[in-house]
Amino acid sequence: MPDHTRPPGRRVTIYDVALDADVSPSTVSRAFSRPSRVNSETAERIRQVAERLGYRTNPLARALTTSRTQMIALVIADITNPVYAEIVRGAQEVAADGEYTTVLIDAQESDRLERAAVERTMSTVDGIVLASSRMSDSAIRMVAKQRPVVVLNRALADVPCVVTDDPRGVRRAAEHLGELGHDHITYVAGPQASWPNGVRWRSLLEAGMELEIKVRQIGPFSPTLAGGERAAQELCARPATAVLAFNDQMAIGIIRGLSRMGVNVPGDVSVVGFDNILAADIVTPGLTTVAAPLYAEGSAATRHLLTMIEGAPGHTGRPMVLPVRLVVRDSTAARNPSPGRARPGWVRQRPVPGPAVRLP
Amino acid sequence: MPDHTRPPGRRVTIYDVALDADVSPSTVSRAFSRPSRVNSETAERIRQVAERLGYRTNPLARALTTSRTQMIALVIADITNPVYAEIVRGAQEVAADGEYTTVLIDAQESDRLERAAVERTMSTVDGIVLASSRMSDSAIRMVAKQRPVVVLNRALADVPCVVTDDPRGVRRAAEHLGELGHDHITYVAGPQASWPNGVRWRSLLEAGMELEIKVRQIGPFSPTLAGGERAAQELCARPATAVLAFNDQMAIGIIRGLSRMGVNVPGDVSVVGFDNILAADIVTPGLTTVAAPLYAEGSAATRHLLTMIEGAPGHTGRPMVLPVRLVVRDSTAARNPSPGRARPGWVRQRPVPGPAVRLP
DNA sequence: GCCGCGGCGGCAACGGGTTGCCATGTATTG
DNA sequence: CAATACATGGCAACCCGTTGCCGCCGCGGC
Repeated sequence: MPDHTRPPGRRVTIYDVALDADVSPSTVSRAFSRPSRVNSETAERIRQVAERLGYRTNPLARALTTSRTQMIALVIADITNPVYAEIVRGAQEVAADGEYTTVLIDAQESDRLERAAVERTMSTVDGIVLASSRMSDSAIRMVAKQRPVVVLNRALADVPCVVTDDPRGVRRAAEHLGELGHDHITYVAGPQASWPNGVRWRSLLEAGMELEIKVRQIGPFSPTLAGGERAAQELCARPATAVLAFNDQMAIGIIRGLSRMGVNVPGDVSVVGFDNILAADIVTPGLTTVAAPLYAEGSAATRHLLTMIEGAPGHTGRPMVLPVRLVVRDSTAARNPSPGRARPGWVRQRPVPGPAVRLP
Repeated sequence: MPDHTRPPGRRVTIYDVALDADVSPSTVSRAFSRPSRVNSETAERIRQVAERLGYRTNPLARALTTSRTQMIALVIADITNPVYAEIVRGAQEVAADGEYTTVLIDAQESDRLERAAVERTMSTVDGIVLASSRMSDSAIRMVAKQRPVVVLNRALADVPCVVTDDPRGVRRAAEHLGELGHDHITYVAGPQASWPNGVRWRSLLEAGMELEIKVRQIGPFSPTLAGGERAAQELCARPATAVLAFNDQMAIGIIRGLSRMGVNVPGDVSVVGFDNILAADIVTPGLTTVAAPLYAEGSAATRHLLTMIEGAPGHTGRPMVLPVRLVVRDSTAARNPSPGRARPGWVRQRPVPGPAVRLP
């Protein structure tokens, strides 16, 4: 067992292993990267020497020639939004299974930051999942031209997409509210740069048409608790009995804001959210919300990305659509009749000049 | 302007730029990495050619020789725990400022997964922040021997650490409960592998001693809503009037579990959490909790890591301690006297055989 | 006129694997 | 037994920057 001593500070390389195992460096390389290409006994010997020496293959050096880093980037719009936690889990699980490491990038709801981060990371990863990207379509296409890309929560021609069936979710929510006697619904909009925001509003428009429910939109507001609270104030100025919020955080903010002003949810106003975050279940009243299969979103997108990296063409036709479901809790209830009044009676703020309900 | 056409599929390299700018590749390299080393006019020309050709320096190739990837790893125990969101923000902000990319790793509360991920990532990053590591001390030291490491939420000799002043937080909580008339406090333990878990319990032990409050511990439970609900059941078996939970999620779970069993918080039992997550503010009752400067934790740890990477020795003496504060909300209240009974009267589960309050 | 020095650029080795191609030896086939 | 096929391992080029060292040139000083 020859023990060629090396300067101890250096990393162990295939050359060290080769010396010790009395083979050429290329054989060592092959013993790890294409074991079938070398005699199994030799491979075993090499593996043992490598073990003894503590050899670890250097991913960077490998990447230099293979141009495969075994890393993928996952870009999310806002890490403080709990929605992404499960998406990240799903993505990371699949990635880890495929021996990929995930680089998580938080775009902080900023187009600019997102582009900068993607720019910086692009060359070191084998592919990118853009979850709720705030970048422009053209920017995304630019990226997709250079690396495999899967877009999540957004549909975009020529780029593989994974989306949730928001139209159906909105429809379910509208039906639910309709059954409770509500004849108009206010949509509280989230970020304009958010693709689902537009989809949800348009779906509500359609659902309203078919179900004969009037709809209108207020906003945009920041998709946060604070944004919801601001929306609540505006809701007081233009009252409604049923509200569909862009997401759960806003919905919870709305409920809070309303109750602070003495408005009862669901007594006076029914509120529906989107996403079914954990908090939706622990607030009082529990939030009725449209649940998306978050984990599945992350894993499906990543799975698709990995097949593209392995050379598959990338399914750019129709986006992959994941099902959603309506989770009914206590923030929705039968419409308060408030008879004899044209407008719901709970306005405590300054009186409203215009008509309370405006059609879009 | 010579326009040597290259096969279009290939990336532009310094060699392409060199050819076009009529200099040697090394000059191109220097024009970017040590501009002072080359004539400013030459450098400018090179920069223009590079721009025209769309040259981007390949970070991997650079890393191969410099052994600097400009990436750091941030390992967190559980991405679904909202506590880490702000920590990640803080870390990423500082990293981005220093032109570093952050690789986020979710250990999913698993020692094994954490080690595997660290192992896999170690060689591609310049340094590592271990936030709430679940690995053993020796495993951490092993990692620290190979790469700069900063440990967050854990103290460990010979490795730079950033911790929060949990003892003070626990003390404040105990004082608060004491002032409300509680004379014993039950600590609901979180993961045993969690370092703060031990600190919090020991701090409570000490605080109890000084304040003449009896303390005991139950658990461990999983640091989640579900864990808290399980703890609530056990709390019913061994009642208490004041509870300090390992974290907010457990505290919220406890409140839920208790109310489901007809126990009123804070009427019958006061509950204090740890972390001050967003949900602590939106649950009913609002959760009294010990708030940590999460963003500062992430940024301080990362800042320290970057200085180590730049060659600073790494301050391994006393850990850096960040201040905490007690946020009082509605989950704590004056102790319900329940006169004439040795044990609080709210036990609805099977009766308890042993003494209700057991000293540790 | 000679020497020394600083500025600038090039050469070539290097980092650590990967891989196309060839040489050798053995097994298979006709 | 010759001819072909296959298994195995080595050689050397390559991936793309980085950097130590050297050479050239021009300038200033003596």
